[in-house]
Amino acid sequence: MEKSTEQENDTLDKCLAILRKQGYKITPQRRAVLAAFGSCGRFATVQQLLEVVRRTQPDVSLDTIYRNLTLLAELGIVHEVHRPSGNAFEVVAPGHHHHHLVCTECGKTECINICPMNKLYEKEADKRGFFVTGHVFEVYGLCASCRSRLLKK
Amino acid sequence: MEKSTEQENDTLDKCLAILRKQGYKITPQRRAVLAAFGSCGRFATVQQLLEVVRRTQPDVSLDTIYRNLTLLAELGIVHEVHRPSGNAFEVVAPGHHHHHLVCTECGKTECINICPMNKLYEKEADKRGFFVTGHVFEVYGLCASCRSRLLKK
DNA sequence: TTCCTAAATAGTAATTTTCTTAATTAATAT
DNA sequence: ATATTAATTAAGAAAATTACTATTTAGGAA
Repeated sequence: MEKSTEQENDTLDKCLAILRKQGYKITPQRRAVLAAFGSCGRFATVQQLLEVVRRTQPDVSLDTIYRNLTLLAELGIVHEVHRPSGNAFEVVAPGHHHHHLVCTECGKTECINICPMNKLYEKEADKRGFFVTGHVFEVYGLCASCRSRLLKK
Repeated sequence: MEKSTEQENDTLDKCLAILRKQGYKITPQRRAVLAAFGSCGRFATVQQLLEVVRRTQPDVSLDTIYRNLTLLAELGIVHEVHRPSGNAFEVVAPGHHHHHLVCTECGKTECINICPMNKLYEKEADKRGFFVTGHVFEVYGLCASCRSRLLKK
């Protein structure tokens, strides 16, 4: 049985608070999905989350995982990362918004702490009457080791 | 029967040239996928492309559409747009790289002619030994009409 | 506490996307 | 032209994702 760190419980509480504030219900399934991230490393796939959640709640449906991930992503609580081996999700602590460099060969994922969604783009959106609610920015390429393995020939 | 404009043929030829230069084969199916964009408006879905391609080549498999779209996207010939009603693809003429504002309500899609993939990000990638090959940037929100319909309450 | 209601869920079905394999075919050299 | 080879393909199976419907339940009100 995994032990949950204080840090993890803290993150969980903050996420639940966001849900509550926005009027969403705190169901055992929803709580379990959030808690499951603690047992999946930084990035969790849908299948990993399903497996972990079912340890405590065997009847949870796959749809519930997807539905909750979609909601959590809309609220900015989790981020989706598109990797060659399939998609994964990570919990984003409030105020730590960031983006990713993804290696298309091995799937290695690193954070970039600069965000393109600055005034320039918001102004561009405003000009057209768009009300911005979110954005996706991901950079693809070869990580250092795949680069030297594949390109030095 | 759709007539193809000179402009379309020109675009098609340029796309084929890119494929040839990179050593990819010009199969009838591949040519048909590219040509099909001419009959699908600016944005084409996988199903629309399949339907158009099958008018001339009834045995083309769905997998072929997907496989070629993946390749064309890797080469920067087409761009994928993630919309609430499903994904769509558009042909990007060389030198006209751009990004999109997507309305999450109605799916309306507009171009933004500024790209975040500037020196700043390349430098960030370089620092970590990453070799950048591509990127995704999409902005989501509500278009002018959905905005006034939904938010003015 | 009990009741009410909209939200959320399980279970299932449908759809979309990816993978596997054997056969076909375009491009190149002969 | 013909043969060779590696890329591409069709077909079917598998995996991932989304949609549908009847039922359950969290959270607020009485």
